[in-house]
Amino acid sequence: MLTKRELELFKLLAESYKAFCDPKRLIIINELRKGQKSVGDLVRILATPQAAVSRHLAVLRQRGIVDARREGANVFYSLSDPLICEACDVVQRIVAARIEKHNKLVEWPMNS
Amino acid sequence: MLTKRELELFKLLAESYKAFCDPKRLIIINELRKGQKSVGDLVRILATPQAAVSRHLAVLRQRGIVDARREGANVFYSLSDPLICEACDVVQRIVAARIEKHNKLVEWPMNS
DNA sequence: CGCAAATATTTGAATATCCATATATTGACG
DNA sequence: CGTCAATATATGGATATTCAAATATTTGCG
Repeated sequence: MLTKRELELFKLLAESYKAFCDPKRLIIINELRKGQKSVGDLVRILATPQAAVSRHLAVLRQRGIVDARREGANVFYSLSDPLICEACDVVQRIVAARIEKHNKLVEWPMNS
Repeated sequence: MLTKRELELFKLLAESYKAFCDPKRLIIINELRKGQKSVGDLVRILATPQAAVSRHLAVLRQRGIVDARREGANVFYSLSDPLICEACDVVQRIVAARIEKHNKLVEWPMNS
């Protein structure tokens, strides 16, 4: 049996994971690992319309994954917690192990 | 600049994260940490229609998070990789730290 | 103030996800 | 083979997410 408190935590966790469910957001996170970047920087790196980048950043902000710091006209983004790198690394290892193991034997989500 | 290969990896990773984006799937994962469980077990634990549980399990299966093993009429599910526990723990620590830090100061995704 | 650059938000259409209901498959057993 | 229990899949409606385009906000500067 789950307490209401635990259920709320799982809901919050599920929400948090959504931050990582878009390739472009993962690229953003990956870039921010190298150091803070302005929105303009990310627009250039992603080669994606500014509105889209800003929206992805809002998703990351709302879920507490990145911090925003205004500096003049620019806003610089950075990862809010070093643990985020660790989480990304672990998941990457999981996926890598999966690719390694049953390279062509498994049902892949991309196809369906 | 990103190679096509890297882009594909980020796409696959984003897909993989989707496995964790539902509270009930997180509960399932949490239960499987304690040991393998049949679909019926999970239906009872989640108090959720069997079809819904089966669907969540299919999502987890397709993304390689769980393994299914048939035993007679029952199908037993288990986590496919111990690293999954580690990933869940890290993300939980991230969220816990966030709750701790700015308990009431931040914009929460649940409200909007 | 007025304008330009940087960033954010809104809107609407296309797509995806979730749940409940119904239906299909699979295995055990007589 | 027929039936029941266990599990899986299909369908349709409600809700959420995505992208692009347009618009709004904020800041620096003259």
